[in-house]
Amino acid sequence: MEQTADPQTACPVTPVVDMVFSRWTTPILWSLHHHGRQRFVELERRLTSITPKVLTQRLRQLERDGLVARTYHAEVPPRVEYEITALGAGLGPLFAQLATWADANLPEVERARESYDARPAPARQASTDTGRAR
Amino acid sequence: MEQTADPQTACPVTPVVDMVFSRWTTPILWSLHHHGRQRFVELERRLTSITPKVLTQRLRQLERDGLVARTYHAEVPPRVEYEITALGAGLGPLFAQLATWADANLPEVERARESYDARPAPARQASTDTGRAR
DNA sequence: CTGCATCCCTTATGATACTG
DNA sequence: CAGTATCATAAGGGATGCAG
Repeated sequence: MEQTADPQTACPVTPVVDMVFSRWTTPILWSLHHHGRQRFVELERRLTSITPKVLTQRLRQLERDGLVARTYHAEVPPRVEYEITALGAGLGPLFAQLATWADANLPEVERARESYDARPAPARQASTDTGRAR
Repeated sequence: MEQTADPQTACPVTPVVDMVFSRWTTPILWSLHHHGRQRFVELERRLTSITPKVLTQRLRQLERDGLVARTYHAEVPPRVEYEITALGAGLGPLFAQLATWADANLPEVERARESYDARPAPARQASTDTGRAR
């Protein structure tokens, strides 16, 4: 949530991006997708460094969006389990493609960064169109 | 950018997500992808509501990551053009799949939200596993 | 036109401590 | 165990104004 106005108008995929790729949501979905139904603590441990507060927030959001299902067991020590819904599982192929792209192209991204950082910054000006890309 | 520590460890796609799906980057890439090479002002106009400062920041980041190429023409009124690189263009299929998912599932997400918001919130507890999803 | 420098403020996020 | 409440902090983003 939280788009001031309309990055959306220029780009039809913004709503999905905001929902699926906001901070922590990807690791959470990934974890639930690959390790199946898990309790709160399990998630907390797997996503080392997340605080319970934030984890709760994100899980609530995902539950509201229908990507994650929450099951509350009113036992002595309370037990709550989270799992991916069918809707959420439909994102699987997308994640897979994302991973594929990463494997194939992250190295080049890394090189681009080094190359960029190497330039003193003044050199970045005045690049007469040397016809690159496309 | 900016992951304090390691949402990454739990999820291999986090680096890509941070790079491609941080705020405004999706609309920018989308615009460059669909309308081709554009000048700074054109982008600014298309992404109504973005400020030049932020647009510059994002473009720099994308340039550094090698997804966007910048061409500076040292003319009387300066002219700068941005375009997608081959690397950036490789994200096309991914965006397409994202759009497809959106078309197919956003309505259901919307329904999930309404349904969730309808519940008084106390009712959200004690849901004996009514075997949902998966 | 392009875009950097400043200042300011909202918001998100993290650390900590405490209940059912 | 599974959260919630409170507080503190920092980052992101917007609004100028000015320079190449």
